[in-house]
Amino acid sequence: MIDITLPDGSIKQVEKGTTAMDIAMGISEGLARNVLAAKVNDEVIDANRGIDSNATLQLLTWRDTEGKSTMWHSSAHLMAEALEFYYPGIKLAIGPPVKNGFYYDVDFMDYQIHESDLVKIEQKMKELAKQKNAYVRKDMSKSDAVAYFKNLEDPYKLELLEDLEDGTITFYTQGEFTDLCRGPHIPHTGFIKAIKLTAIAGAYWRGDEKNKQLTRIYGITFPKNAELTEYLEKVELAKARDHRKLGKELDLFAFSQRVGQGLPLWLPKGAELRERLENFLKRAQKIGGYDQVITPHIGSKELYVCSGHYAKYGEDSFQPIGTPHEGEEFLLKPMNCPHHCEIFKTRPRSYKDLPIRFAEFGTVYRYEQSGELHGLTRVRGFTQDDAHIFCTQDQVKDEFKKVIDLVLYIFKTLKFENFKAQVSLRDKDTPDKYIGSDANWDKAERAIIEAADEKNLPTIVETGEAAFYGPKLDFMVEDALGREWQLGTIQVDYNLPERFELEYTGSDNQKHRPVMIHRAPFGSMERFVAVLLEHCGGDFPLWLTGDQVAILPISEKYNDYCEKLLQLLNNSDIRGFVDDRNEKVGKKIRESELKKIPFMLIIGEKEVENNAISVRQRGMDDLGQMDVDSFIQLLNKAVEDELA
RNA sequence: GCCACCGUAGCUCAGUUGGCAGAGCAGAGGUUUUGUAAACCUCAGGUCGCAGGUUCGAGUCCUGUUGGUGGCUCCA
Repeated sequence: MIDITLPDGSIKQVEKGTTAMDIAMGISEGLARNVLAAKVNDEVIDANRGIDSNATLQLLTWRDTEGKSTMWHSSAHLMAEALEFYYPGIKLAIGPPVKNGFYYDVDFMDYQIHESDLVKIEQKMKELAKQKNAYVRKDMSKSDAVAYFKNLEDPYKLELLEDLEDGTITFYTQGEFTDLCRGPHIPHTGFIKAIKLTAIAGAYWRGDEKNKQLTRIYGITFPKNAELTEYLEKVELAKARDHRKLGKELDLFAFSQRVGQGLPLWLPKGAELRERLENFLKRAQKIGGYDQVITPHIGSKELYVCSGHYAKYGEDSFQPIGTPHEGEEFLLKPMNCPHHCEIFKTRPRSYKDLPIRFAEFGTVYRYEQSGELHGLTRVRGFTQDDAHIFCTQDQVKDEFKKVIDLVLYIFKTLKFENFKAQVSLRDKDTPDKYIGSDANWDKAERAIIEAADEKNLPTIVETGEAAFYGPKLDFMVEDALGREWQLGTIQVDYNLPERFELEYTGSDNQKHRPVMIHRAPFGSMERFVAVLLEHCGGDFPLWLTGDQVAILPISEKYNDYCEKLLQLLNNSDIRGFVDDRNEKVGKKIRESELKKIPFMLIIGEKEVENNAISVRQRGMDDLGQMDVDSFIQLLNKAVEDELA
């Protein structure tokens, strides 16, 4: 007999070899019907695998993340079975679960597959699911496994097998389909009730563009049809928050084929919004001891040869701009740091001057591959809320911590609560991807990790994600469709000061090299506005939004009164307008709501008589009458609270 | 850059097997003077992304190209 400890702490004594499914049955049949997999001593295994020794056991259902992954992994196998039915001879690569569903990468050989084919594949999957075929696990020796896939002429599985040790290789079979797979899987296909194949895309084998491009089919499955419907509705709702849609609806920005792809045009309302964001940050930076600087949009090619950027990105960038007679070469500025280094060098610096913090809303241009461009989140011309801090080695950690505080203040003010802080370190196995000495990298990496620790900032560490010149701390936020974007970034750099031979005179009267910190709390204005827009669904905070108040006269008889009201509001720094169109008030309200204006003042005879206003708040009903002064106070207080 | 899909009026979209290019909103003119999410009438608005081709005839079929979308790769 062995002891099985359940999550509630209770212990069940069962015979050796008892399965999680047996134990679930023992608890209740209803539970057993929902068990997708089991977590035994922190390892997820098939619910029908025997347990051989004392263990903790958690039964995984659809409610558990691992339960979902297991089902989606099994769904990928189910899809593969359907694909083999319609396209015999295709070569299968990998088919893992992902955050929302699963995919399978397939080499379709000579078959042509189209999006319209997905429906019939879904149908086949449903048919196969109904057969409640069990997922059967089988150990196989490496030589048998190799023989099996040699027979199938599947180069991808053979390549995968190369990395596997003999004795650890398992296969799973359900129905007519067998696949090399570590597992675990759900007990049988019958758990898969609702199926939707969502997309078809190209994907390079092993994620390397030098390799063959395979066809990836994405899908998602659910144990109930209702959940699929709910999911699809959620996706539709998310699309309504898409910044590209909202940006158009709210007249914030546009693109023009004639101007060029990836080159955003900020419309008046968008430009004003951006200006308010910039002023908000400028104010915070002024308090933080930053000095604003301004540098040109181009710089001599030599500047970037010196910085090392030309060697790294020169070939894959916008190409140099030549002058007609002298043959000089300039680059469209891809970043601001070299310019700021030159500002540092305009005069001798003393340790007493440090830290020096140069800030600039610097517009930069980068050649991004056309397929990568995406709304305002990935563009070819954008403005960084950039700054470079030049400090002594001793000041690095403190300065870094101050920047973390600044980023967190911004995120808090704009209510970004679900962000990820990622420490990006170098991959020591690919040293040629980086420049600078190991000693400096070590120092920089340590500084970042310690600063984050001391700020109690929960971080995830990603190796190999560092910039080529230094490690960084990135703040990532998801967009409406769950895609992750890097916003704020802080980077320690020992490299540029060396390349530009930056120096300051220390208290010892000797020359020393400063350390640089690159930082951009928003990241870029474009991407930040995009993510902010999706985050708040267009309902910007009061302090940031364009028109805070729409004054809606019920008939033109009250226009004069409304104009006077607007004057009063403007005098108190409240932004608004009078909608004096010849339209019914219902329509004016509707349009104000659609334009996401926070407050509407409805003005008719009653208000004029009482020298009052009727207030309606966005997304809410009539708040009733009040006098103008109270309303002004209310708004000013609300703005003050938002920025506190 | 690669794979797949899409492009019809300012916007959102309809347009059968190839047979006279449509609607709603927005815009203009008029009527109406309006009470908490769309008043009414009239008008105007298009080289169907662009360029070729097939055809008696192309928004529709084919080729190329450009832009967008979803992924992959990349991201200073």
